[in-house]
Order: sequence, then structure tokens, then C-alpha cells
Amino acid sequence: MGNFGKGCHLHLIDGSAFIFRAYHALPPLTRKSDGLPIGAVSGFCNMLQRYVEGNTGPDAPTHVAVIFDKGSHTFRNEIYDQYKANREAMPEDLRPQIPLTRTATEAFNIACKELEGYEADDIIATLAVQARDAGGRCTIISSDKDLMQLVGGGVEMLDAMKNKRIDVEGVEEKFGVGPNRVVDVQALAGDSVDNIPGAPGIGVKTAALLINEYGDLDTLLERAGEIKQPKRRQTLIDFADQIRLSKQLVQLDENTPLDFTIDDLEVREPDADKLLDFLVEMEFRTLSKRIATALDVEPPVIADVDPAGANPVDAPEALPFKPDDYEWVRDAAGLQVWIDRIYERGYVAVDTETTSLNEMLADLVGISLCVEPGQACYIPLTHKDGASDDLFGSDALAEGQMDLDEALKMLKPVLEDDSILKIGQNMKYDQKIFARNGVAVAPIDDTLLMSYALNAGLHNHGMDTLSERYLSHVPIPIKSLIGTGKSAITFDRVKINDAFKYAAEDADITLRLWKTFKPQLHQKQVTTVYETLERPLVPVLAQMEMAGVKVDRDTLSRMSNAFAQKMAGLEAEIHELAGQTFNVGSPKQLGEILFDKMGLEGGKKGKTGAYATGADVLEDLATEHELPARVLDWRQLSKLKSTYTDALQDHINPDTGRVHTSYSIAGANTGRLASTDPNLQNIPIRTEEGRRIREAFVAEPGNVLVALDYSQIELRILAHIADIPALKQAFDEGQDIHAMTASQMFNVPIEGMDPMIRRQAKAINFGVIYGISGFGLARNLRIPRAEAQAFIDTYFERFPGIRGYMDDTTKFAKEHGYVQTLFGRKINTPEINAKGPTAGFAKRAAINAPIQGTAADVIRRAMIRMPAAIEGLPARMLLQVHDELLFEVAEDAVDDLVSAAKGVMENASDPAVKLDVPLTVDAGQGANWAEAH
DNA sequence: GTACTCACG
DNA sequence: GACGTACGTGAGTACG
Repeated sequence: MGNFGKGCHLHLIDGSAFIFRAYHALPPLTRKSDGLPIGAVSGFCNMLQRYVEGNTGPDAPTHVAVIFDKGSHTFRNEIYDQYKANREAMPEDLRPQIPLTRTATEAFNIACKELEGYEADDIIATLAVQARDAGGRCTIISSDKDLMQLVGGGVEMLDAMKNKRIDVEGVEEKFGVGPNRVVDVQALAGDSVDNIPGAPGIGVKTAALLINEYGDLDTLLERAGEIKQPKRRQTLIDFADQIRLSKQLVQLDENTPLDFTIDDLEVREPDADKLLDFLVEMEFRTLSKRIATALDVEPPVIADVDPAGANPVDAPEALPFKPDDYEWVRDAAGLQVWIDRIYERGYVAVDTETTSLNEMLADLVGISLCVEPGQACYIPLTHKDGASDDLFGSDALAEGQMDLDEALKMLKPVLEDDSILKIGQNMKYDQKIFARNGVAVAPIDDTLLMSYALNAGLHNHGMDTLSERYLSHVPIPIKSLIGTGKSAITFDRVKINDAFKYAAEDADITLRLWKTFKPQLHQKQVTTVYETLERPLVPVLAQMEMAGVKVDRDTLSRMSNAFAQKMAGLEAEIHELAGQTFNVGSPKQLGEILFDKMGLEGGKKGKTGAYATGADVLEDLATEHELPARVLDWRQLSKLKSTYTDALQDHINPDTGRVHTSYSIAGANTGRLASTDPNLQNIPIRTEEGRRIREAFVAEPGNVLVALDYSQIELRILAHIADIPALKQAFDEGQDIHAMTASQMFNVPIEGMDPMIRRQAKAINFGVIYGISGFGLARNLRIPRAEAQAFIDTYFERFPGIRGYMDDTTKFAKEHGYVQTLFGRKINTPEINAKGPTAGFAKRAAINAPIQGTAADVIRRAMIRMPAAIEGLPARMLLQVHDELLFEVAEDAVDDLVSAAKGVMENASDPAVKLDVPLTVDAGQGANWAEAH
């Protein structure tokens, strides 16, 4: 056939619309052999096939193309930064399917077109206009109303789902105006889906009325003063600019710079081999059979995967690891090849190599990428030249490396591209490294967090553990490259020829783990946990950690000196009392002094044969003797000095003057965070002397610290989960929960209650959360065991739901091997069916986990929502201490911050879980952390 | 590297 | 009936 013209018929398929329809119409199917999400691709292919089958008769197209969007940034974002800003992020399991839909289109031998920086709609507009001008027909297969402006003069739309053609009349029906005025109506009415503002209070009906009265938008805006309705008149005058902007946004670009012509889109016969190969690769059994029949060829055989082999754990394992096959990327050309492959794939595993485990001090040394198991590369950037055994080394850069800035400049668009998923193992680390190099990595997946959502309680989630367990592969040990202990070198001193294998392997392992875990999230029903409680927390924590908290060195230093003096005095006294000098800090030596030399009673040896000298033991002895009392004082000071006033000073970052902790998201089995290097979740507060350390945690000038903490969150959650009416009522009424418990248990009025009674009730309340036992309570309260047991019995009598909760939870754990939080987090309890004392531990942990874990989930949700809630305020979130969040905020914005943050925290369980008890948050503020409490 | 001790929720 | 027990963490020190 010759050039496109009269008698020709062009079909333009809106590819993105097909994909989203396919995705939402189908359940989350996965490829059986490896779990790759495939539902949308399957639906897409079915739709294409149905489309092709329907193309018979006189109306059949002579030319056809599927048009896709490309790039998230278009000229519309340039003129209006909020364009499509309210769009939800693409679902994670859809992302990897996008490139596959391109491949599918090509497999059907249908032209597949896209243009960087343009929406599919603009390409469709350009082609439709060209077809019309050439005198041919054009059918746009889409139901997107934005395309209706193109209808007319031989251009029509077809809603493939409803099989309904939309012509000029159809457009008039929808918009009340002809196609040539559709943009005018859209400009006025706006569009919440694309976030087009339009004119407030004016919808399609009113807009059409106005346009029909005045002829077109420009005339309308010119003569807006003539409108009779005062409100409408004012709106059009006030918002004229916004309306003109809206028109620019909805107006399709009919002159996109295409690198092809309509003639290139001529209908082609499908290539049976190519198409069936693709369908077999996707493992589409039904469809490949149907298409084979239609093409009159032999249906291909798709091997049925053995159910055991369907375990995705086994699939990636099959391919051996070959470190020698990894690639050392030396220059821009080499890197470009990898970037192209990433765009083809839609995802990439990324890993960074640096000079330190501390992200705030680490310098970037190299980057690894992996797009397919076994195919990984390492881009060395700042490896040094010097021999590693040379004491001084050389600071000259080694050969065969890209310039750091050049590599980052090339990778930044990829790492920040909304449509490219970046996969990492502990992405918070890499995200911080990249952030410090000006790259905001997103979106991300994290294999460490996937493992945590799937396997909490079974094992830790480090790469070595995961690789050995799920890939049966022992990774190259880092020690083999950098050595151990004091003689260890930094990674930039490792020879690139050794480094690239190790580094690339990490990316390879990460990608294989991702392929293993991704489908399991659905299978084990923890996708929601991963998506709502794990993944979104990564950037929030990264920000908090990078913000750090200001710590005043002088305050700490003065305290250290004071503690040292006191300790010296105590030490002299202790030696005096002992009649000899010894190391007070050695429990072994102390035990021997106390129990052997002095002959005190109650010496108990532990499994290593040493006497126990814990605080509880010394406290008992202290009632009769001076020495243990002094040791207790000495120990307290020693702890404060070594762990806090000395150590914290070493953690002050020289660049920021602040202390930057690191939170491990997957450290605690229950969902709690853990803080390390330094641990800022155990800064003293219970004793006056210790509490003063918090005075060193300060706000910048003009700012204050604000502490917001949940009041009794675990007890409230217990009241809800175990469904205890009396407790729920007490929380509803804002009562003193421990006094209420005491009152119920001992039949005493709350007014004028003996503090001792309340203290006992408090201990029981906490004991319940920990999986109470008579022994434990007795020890805690220092009362006879029988008495403690009597308390517990009374407690269960008054609150029978507690016993029910404990029994049900234990039973559930024994049956399923895990327990769950209210938000669906699973905590595995592998030892629940063990025998002996282990069983007791496991049982109490199982009872505690849903309560502690639900509280952890609640504050996670609050933290995830916090950045949006305090956006625009001169405030930042600094620390989390399990039930408390610490903020630094400008003095004049304290009230705004408190009301915003408190709101988020108190409503954090909504809408996923409706708690029967209110969550309340107490607020405090001050120049330092001690005052903020 | 392990045990002990103690700081926090 | 005996056994051994509060839940979850991280860090510093002694010691083999």
C-alpha cells in the first residue's frame, strides 16, 4: 500500500489505558516459575488479542500503533508544577510489568511508539491530525475524555471495553459542546484526576452553558463582566489566569516531534514464532493455545512447573554465581549500556561501596548494578592507587575509573526516575549515601525489609544470612578484602580487580533475593505490612538520621569530670572497706571479695562459676553492708560516664555538630526500631543524676525541643485486643489506670489509695504485658511467691478477658507458628512448641509480641505520615523512643507543631484499625530534652 | 567472641 | 511434681 491517505484507516491504541485496565481487572497473577508479577501483562495481551480478532470487515485498520507515555516529566509540569501531582504512585507489582507490555506489543508485531517527555495523548493528537489532514480515517481506542477534543473530520474514538464508538454527537453529549470547544469546557471545569484547577465552583454543565453563550473561552473571559450571576462573574474575573493555565494543560500538543510517519504504522501480519515465544516465556497457557489456533500453527507446550519447583526459593538458585563474569565499568560508554538495560527492564538492584559503615562519614567509593541474575557490574569511582600494604598509600586515583561527578550525573535521572524501581539490601544506607551526593533515590524496594515482613523471628535479615538461606550461596566475605580489626583498610584501598567481584556480587544477590521474596509477600499476605509499615519508613528515618540532634559537648564534658571525681572518692572508700585494692569494675573480683573474703550470705554462682553481682543482689546486701551500697553508687556513675557522657562526645559529627544515630528497622522482632551508634533510645531518665544527661540534648538557638509521647499505649492496646470492658472504660474516662486496677483487685476506693497498693497493681499491669508469672512478679515486687501468685489469681478473676487473650494467643502461636499485630504484622514463634524452659520464654514472647508490636506499628504509621503533616512548619522530627517522638521546632511554631503532630499520633491507627480505646499523647517542650519531658 | 551488667520503653 | 521464668533492645567492660 502506498502513502497514507483517502481510504486508509489508522487505529491508535492508548497503551497506558490498556495497562491500567488490565491491571485493575485482574487479580495479582504471578509467573509460576519465578513469581514475576504478570497480571497486567496477561490482561494486556488478552485485550490486544481480542482487538486483533475484531479487526475484520470493511472497518479494519490499514495502519495501527500502540502509544505509550514516557517519562514522568512533560512540558505540562514546566508550566504547572502541580500537574498530576495528586496521582498515586504506581503500584509496586505493576512497575516491572510496564516494559513487558512494550515487548508484548512488539511480539504482536504492532508498532509501539513513545516519545521521551511526551504523554501518549500528545502523540495520539499529532497522528490523528496528520491522518485527518491526509484525508484518511482515524479511530482512537481509548475512553480518556481528554482525547475527545480530537474527534471530528474522520477522527472517532472507540471505548474498547464498552465497544462503543464516540463521534461528534457522543462528545456533545458528554461535554455539551462540540469537540473544538472541549478544551474550553475542560479549562473551566478543571479535572481532579489530573489535578487541573479550572475555575472553582464551575463544573462541566455550567462551563458548557457559558461557552455556548459566549462562543469560546477567550471571548468569555474578555466579557466576563457581563455575566449576570454575581458569584460566577467574580470567579471568572478572579481566576482568569488559572483558567488560561488550565486550558494550556488540557490542550493536546498536535505537533510533537515524531521520528516516524504514519506510513511506518502499516498493519503487519503477526510473526507466529516471535509471538508464541513471548507467550511461552510469560507462561500464558490459555492465550498461547488460543492464538496458535487462530494462526493455524501447533500450540506450544509450556512445561508444567513441578509444585516443589514452583517454590521461588529454588528458582534463582539454579543459576550459579560467577564472580569473574561480572563487569568492571570503566567509562561513560560502558555505563550507558547499563543505563539502557535498566530502562529496558524497569528495575535495577543497586549497592554502594563506601569508606565507612557510618553513612554520615562515609565517602562513596563505587556503585554496583544488577538487572538480571548473574549479570551485574561495578562502577569503581574513587579507589586509590597505592598498594594496600603501604602504610601511607597513595592518594592518587587508580586507573580505570569514571569521574565521580560524571557517573552520578548519568545515574541521577535513573535513580530518581519514578518508573524505575531501585532494589537494595538495606536501602536506607544507600539512600543516605546518595542523598549526601545530591541524588534522591526513589522509588525503592528493600530485600532486608521484605525478609523482615516475611521472616521476623526466624533469623536475622543481613545479606549473608539471606544469601545462605535462600540462595544457598555464601557471599565473598568482606574481610577477605579489607581484613579485620585494627589492620582493616577502607574499601577505597581495595584493588579494583578484587573489589568489582565482591561489589557486583552484592547487587546480584540482592536482585535474586528480591525475585525470591517479592512473590512471597503476596503468598504470605504481608504485602500490606511491607507497603505501609516498612517501605515508606525508609525515607522518613533517613531524614531523621541525617538531621541528627544537637548535643552540647561542654555539658557532657563537665559531667564526665564530676563523675570521675566522685568515682575516685567511692573507689577509695570501697578499697578501704574491702581492706585491699581490686578492680571494682570486675564482677568476678567483686564477687570474690563479697562472698569469699567477706563471707557474705546469698552468693550464687552462675553457669560460668562466677558469683552473680547484679544490682538486685547488691541491693539486698546493701541493707546490711556498706561496701555493696558504695559499689552500686560507683556502678551507676561508671555507667553514666562511660556509656553516656564520654561516649556521646565521640559521636558528635564534626561537620554538623550533632549526633546522628542509626535506626535499624528490622532489628527487633516485634516491629520496634532499634537505635545504634549511638543508641539514643536508652538515654537515662529514671534517676535524677542520669536524667541530667538529657540536659546536653539541646535545640539550636531560636528553637525548642518538643517531646510527644503516647500515654500507656501498650496497656490501651491490651485493653482493646483482650477486650476488657473495665480497662476500656477507665481509658475512656481518662482515669488513673493503675489506681483503677488496684481498686478493682483489692476493693479499695481510688480516693486516698495507699501508694504501695497502686505500685503493686502497676507491676501487675506491666507483668501482664510481659506474660506474667508468679515468680517474675514476686521478684519484681520483692514479695513471697505465693503472695504474688494470689495477686495474679485475683487479677484474672476480675479481668477474665486477660486470661482468655493469653490462652488464645498461645494456642494461635502453637497452631500457626506465628502471632500477629492488629495491623497484620507477623512475628514468627519457632520455639513455641519446644520443651523445657525454652517453651516458657517462647510463650511469654508470643503473648507480648502482638501488644508491643501493635504499639510499634502505631508509631510507625504516625512517623510515616508526619512529614506531610508538618510540611511548611519550621520543624523537624529528630528521634523516636518507642512511644515518643522528639522534634526540634522554631519557638514561634511550637503550638502549630504540637497540634499537627499530636493529631497524627492520636489518629495513627485510622483507618486501618478502629481501636476501642482512645490513644492520647502528652506534650512537653523546653530548651533541652530534660525540660521537654 | 562471650558473659555480665545496666541504660531505656 | 520439678524446672526456671517477667517482654523488647544496645553498649561498655572484663576476661579467656
